[in-house]
Amino acid sequence: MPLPQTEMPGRLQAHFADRGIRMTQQRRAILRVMETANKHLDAAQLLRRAQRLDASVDRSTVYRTLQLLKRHGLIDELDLMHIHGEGHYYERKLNRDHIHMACLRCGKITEFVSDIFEKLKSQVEKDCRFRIVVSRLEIGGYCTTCSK
Amino acid sequence: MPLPQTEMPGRLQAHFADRGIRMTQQRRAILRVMETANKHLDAAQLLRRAQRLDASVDRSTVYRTLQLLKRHGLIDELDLMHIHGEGHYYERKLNRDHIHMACLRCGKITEFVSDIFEKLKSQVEKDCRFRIVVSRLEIGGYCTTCSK
DNA sequence: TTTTAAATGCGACTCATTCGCAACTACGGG
DNA sequence: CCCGTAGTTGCGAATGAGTCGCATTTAAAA
Repeated sequence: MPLPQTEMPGRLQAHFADRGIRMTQQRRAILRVMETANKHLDAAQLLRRAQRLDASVDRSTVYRTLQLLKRHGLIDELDLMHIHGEGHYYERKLNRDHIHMACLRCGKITEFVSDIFEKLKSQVEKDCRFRIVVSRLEIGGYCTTCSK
Repeated sequence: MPLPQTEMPGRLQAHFADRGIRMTQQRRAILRVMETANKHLDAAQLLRRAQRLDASVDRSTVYRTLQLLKRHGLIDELDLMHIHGEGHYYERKLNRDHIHMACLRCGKITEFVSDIFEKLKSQVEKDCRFRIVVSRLEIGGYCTTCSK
């Protein structure tokens, strides 16, 4: 039985192999971090984690690899409403798009999958005759506990 | 008969007066630019236009005024999928939220108002018990002409 | 007016990201 | 299995957006 919502571990590396993209020590480290990350990482966090697997990984390589992953549609880039500065966050693209909610008070990030979101995207593709490649819905507000 | 979809011109200045926010030469220039802009402006463009009305306007004042406008919920901050660099774009918040579509080939920005989007936000507020303050849906892809 | 808290300009600073280039390396063909 | 080479890397410098501290100016309340 295959995993339902997520791709298999190691899948990013497999993608690279399939498309004939050269695999290096440094990329292996970076991809492994992306594959096993339990939360949204920014470039600096990704760098630190990748360096624990291969100390030679450099900041520019992280940025270059992120560009590569973006170009191939393998990751999503998020702002998380700029709650912690101007940088970006990254996560591997899974099967289902999801909405990101950021609590403006406690900073908690919540994800939410919705059929209505899917319907909305279909409507855009149809009514606007716009071919969607990537979409990002971010919401800022107050989570349940902080609303009180 | 009031204007249906947009706020009245001069409305940003009125908001400032209502809330007892101090009005200065420089803010007047910046607000006027925001009120009359025909497209999404980034901070640098806003600065240049404001300086045409009041040459003394400084970059920091533009950024400080943008922060003020954001804090008061009078403008929306957009990335437009980072089609032109890492900066942000701004537009005055009108009555209806709308989706921004950015063509990855020609760079055209299209706006789209959708009831389904409203329904989606209601769903998030209800199902996630999340109090929405600000939301941003940006879509990257190919517009009708560039799809061919 | 006078007073004063708020706002400004200026320049220096931070921070995320990009770039140029010489050195290194993955990997297909011999 | 090694070689050649195009692709990749590390390094350090550069860029660009946005922020900050501080002395000066100013809006507007008294």
